[in-house]
Amino acid sequence: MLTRLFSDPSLLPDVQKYSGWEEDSDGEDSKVKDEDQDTHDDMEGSELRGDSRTQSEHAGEDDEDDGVDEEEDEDDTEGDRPKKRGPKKRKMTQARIERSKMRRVKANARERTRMHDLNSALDNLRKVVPCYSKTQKLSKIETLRLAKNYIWALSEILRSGKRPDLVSYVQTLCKGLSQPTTNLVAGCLQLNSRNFLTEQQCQDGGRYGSGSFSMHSYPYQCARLSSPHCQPGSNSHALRTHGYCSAYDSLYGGSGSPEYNSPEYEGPLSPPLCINGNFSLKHQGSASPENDKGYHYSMHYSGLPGSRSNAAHNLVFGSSGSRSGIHSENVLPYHDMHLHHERAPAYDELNAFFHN
DNA sequence: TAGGCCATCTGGTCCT
DNA sequence: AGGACCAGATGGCCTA
Repeated sequence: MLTRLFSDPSLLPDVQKYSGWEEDSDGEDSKVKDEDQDTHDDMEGSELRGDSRTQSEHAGEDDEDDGVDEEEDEDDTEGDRPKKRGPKKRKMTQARIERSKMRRVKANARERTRMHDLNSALDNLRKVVPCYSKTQKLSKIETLRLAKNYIWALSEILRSGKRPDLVSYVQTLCKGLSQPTTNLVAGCLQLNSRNFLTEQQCQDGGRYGSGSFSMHSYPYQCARLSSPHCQPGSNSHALRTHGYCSAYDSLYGGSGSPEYNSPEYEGPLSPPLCINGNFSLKHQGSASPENDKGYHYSMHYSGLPGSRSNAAHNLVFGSSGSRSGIHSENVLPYHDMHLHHERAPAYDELNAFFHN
């Protein structure tokens, strides 16, 4: 691997950074590269180099702040290469190496925790976007894309107060998604793939372009629906196989609703949306703190259809939200909508709007 | 087997 | 100094 990278000059600086060679003094890098025959990974390699160096240092000194060191000599023998400016690197004594190792270990642990938290949040996000499945998770990037599209679609529904047609709804959800994910989403929404494909290809040269709400701000290339999942009737297969739920069905009472109770599905469903624009959640009533912890935000925007007290709140974009005000890349702060218990003052107005 | 996805390690940067 | 965040690198796993 390193050999391959070394042969690519464009990659070399990063490789040097990654390998920690900047820890070595001038001119040492190439020596290490050439002479280091062991097959340890980068961290171990650098540590080994540091250890061997400090062993020689320990012979005559015990203070890590001592002045002249061997590195100066090596600089002198280097010849044509200019001396390094700036503060000299402090020598790596055994104590400093140990401290550095400990810092690195702690930093790694923190980074792991951070990434686990991030993944946990992503899992929570997967549960509230359409097509949630425990058995076949959406990838991270697809989850984010779908969530963005979902927010956009919901905001458009709220803005217009009208029920979008199925094709437009799916088009919105699938914008920018990979073809497999598009297929899955479309399958979840029980869309006839041939109709979808035909309509898409007729629209704006294959790009998303029309519908009951505008897609003009989305220049994404449309994804084709050609997999078996998307063949007519394949949605049922998808539901049976993967336990997907259909957000559109729950939204608008499609025929696939009975399959909501797929045995493979155990978690809360993606939040369906009532026709009046409010969320309604088919929450599975778990009272366990674990579930509450994981899904509590889902309940915040959930509610029984028609229940004013449980409908969506903190909808900052409201009825005044215009197309120009809601951009695909900077929609409302999602966590605000989920995590805040306070009900936004705009809620009553919104609800009244949709009940008019 | 190639490519996608993911977890992890790592060093750099910014902030407190 | 230390923590948070980020991006690059790497290797493992899985699937078409």
